[in-house]
Amino acid sequence: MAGLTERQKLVLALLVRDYVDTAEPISSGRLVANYHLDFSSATVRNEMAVLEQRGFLLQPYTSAGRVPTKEGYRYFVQQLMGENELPAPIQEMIRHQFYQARHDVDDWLSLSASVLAQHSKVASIVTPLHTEKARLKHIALISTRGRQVLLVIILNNGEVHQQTMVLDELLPREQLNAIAEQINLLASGMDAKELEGISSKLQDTPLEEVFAVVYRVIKQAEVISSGDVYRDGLANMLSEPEFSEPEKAKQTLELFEDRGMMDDLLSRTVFESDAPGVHVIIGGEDTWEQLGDCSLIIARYGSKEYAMGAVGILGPLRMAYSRGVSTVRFVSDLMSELISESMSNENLI
Amino acid sequence: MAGLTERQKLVLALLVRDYVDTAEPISSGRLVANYHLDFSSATVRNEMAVLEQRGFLLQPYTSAGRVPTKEGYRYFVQQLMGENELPAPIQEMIRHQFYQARHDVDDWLSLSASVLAQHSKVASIVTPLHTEKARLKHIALISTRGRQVLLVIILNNGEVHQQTMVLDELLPREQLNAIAEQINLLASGMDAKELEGISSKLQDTPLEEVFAVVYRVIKQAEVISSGDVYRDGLANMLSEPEFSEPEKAKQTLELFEDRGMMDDLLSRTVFESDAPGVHVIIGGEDTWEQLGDCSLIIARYGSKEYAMGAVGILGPLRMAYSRGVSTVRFVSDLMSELISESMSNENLI
DNA sequence: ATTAGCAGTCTCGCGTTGAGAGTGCTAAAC
DNA sequence: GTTTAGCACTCTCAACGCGAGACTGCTAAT
Repeated sequence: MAGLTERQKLVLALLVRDYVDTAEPISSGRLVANYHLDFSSATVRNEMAVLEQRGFLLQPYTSAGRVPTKEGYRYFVQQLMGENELPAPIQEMIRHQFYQARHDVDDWLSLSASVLAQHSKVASIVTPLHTEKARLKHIALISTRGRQVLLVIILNNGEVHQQTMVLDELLPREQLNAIAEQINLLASGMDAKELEGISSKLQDTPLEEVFAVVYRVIKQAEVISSGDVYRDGLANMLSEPEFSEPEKAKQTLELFEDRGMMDDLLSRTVFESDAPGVHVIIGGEDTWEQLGDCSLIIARYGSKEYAMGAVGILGPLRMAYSRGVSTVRFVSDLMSELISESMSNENLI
Repeated sequence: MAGLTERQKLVLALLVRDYVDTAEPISSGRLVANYHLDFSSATVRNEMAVLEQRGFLLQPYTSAGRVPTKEGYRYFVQQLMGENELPAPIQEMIRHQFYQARHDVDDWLSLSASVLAQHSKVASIVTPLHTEKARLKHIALISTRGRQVLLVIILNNGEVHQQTMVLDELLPREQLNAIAEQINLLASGMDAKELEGISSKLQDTPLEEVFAVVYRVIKQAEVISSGDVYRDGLANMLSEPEFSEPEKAKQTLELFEDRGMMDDLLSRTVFESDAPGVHVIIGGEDTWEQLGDCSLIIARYGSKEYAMGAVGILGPLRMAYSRGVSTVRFVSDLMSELISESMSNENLI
């Protein structure tokens, strides 16, 4: 299990690069011609044979060109792919787009999704901020009309959750304020576990109904709230040739629509890991059988003290990893920057 | 241009029914055998020839079975399709699901989307409530952390808009309250036009920044806010045989993702029309070229006094219209009912 | 007005075939 | 020992042809 020679690495890198572009099996002759290599196609064939035996390449059928395996992609991403930044003009453009949306935090998320989809040419996912240890700071109850009220829940990290709810009975505004005030006094500073502890005391009081919702929201804040996950670029992805068979396309679409699955994936990968960088998951390795023949490039944003979310892109195995990683890294860093700025007390912009 | 005979109607109705099930061109013999008709296949062939000449049917190629045209579907929907209600047990089931979510208005929307997708087997779209004449009732500014504040805008119809915003400079809580109070005094009861009128007076005052956002939100409330449109059942739709060619699938997906298009479609169809019932748009008739080979079944919910939204399903031309219409009607009625209940002052539920 | 019968037409699936692309191997060259 | 030219071999893919099958349209009889 010695490492690969320099020439083998070169062949693998070029092959991956070419295959990502063309989606067709790459032949030895093609590689020599395209990149003006100073050794012959026969030599390339020999190297390919080695790479195939190592499990980095395979032939779709006897005597066809080679295609990278999952292992091949992984080696490429970990060892061969350079870390190049997004070109400066594009960085500027994206920054400008975020500047336009500087007053509206919710827009940051959809903008991120749109930027990722546009620049990576595959599908994107962006989750909202969430905290591991959510503590209640403050709630407000605002009467809107009839029995409908708006419950605003602010967490100690500055995260805001809003929830329209319908009360069982109509209450006057003063009573709403009183309920909010009581809950604030009683429960401020508590996390989900502590809230559960006092919930029994509130049985059959007027607070019960509102409190139940507060508890549920705080509890949900500990996992990614899947309702507000932003997605974009689905159509991008389906135009890739790997999804020409409708079965594949359907499968991938279901993966994309399945909230539980995505939640699990994101939280496990991004939040349980201590590595803060960009994660690249190529196909269903080990635990991620469900990903099938898709790859996910993902990173978290925010900071550990306040709250974190995740941004990522989902595409076929044959995707432009280098570009994808640069894009995800840039967007996640930008989001982190914007958020920490808006949380701070200084007057930047 | 005389009407169709009873027998011609029967043939058309049965053919549409069979074709929706099988997705294959229907032959005269098949129709006679399946439905035990008391006339022969030759007679059916003659009737088919008439229907084809009228533009209701066509043959994919010479000497194949017949397939309904768009006109054929339209005639079927308008003249032949019976109006049957959703089966009572299913109605009960859906009501129960909504009952579970009775405290959370936002859940109604996603639940509607999910119910529609599940029962119609195609893709669904649900827009949030919106008003044509939005008037400001009341705003609240809640500090969350750093320069981030939550701006809550309540319209006179009870509609609530929330917007997280980032202020240019950090303001203490008292000052936020003061700003909110001043805006409430100044602008309460105004619509977008009137707000625009006073915006010049606020230039270079501390109110300017917040006021700009209030104005924008009210203005946006007059069109469907596309950000919060719920969708579901995409994967359903792509498993239909009409989307086996990737081009078609991509086209439809783009239609589905394109917010501007959908907004336009929904608002024009549902809100400009005075007919409150269920609308069926079959393929790109006249103005709706973009729909291509898809059909849309759509209805509004809510009430004209307060606010309205739209629920609908999007599928291939070959869809189960009868079932679709029943489902959309039931869901839209149920939503209207729930909303008017929650807006009223009585204590139902 | 309806229907049986039949010739005509078009699709679809299947097997064949030939061109083309690319490999693996061997033997020669460096 | 490494590299390379040359070549036989393998496999896919598109094109073609062909026959079976499915329906129709028409005509003539009922």
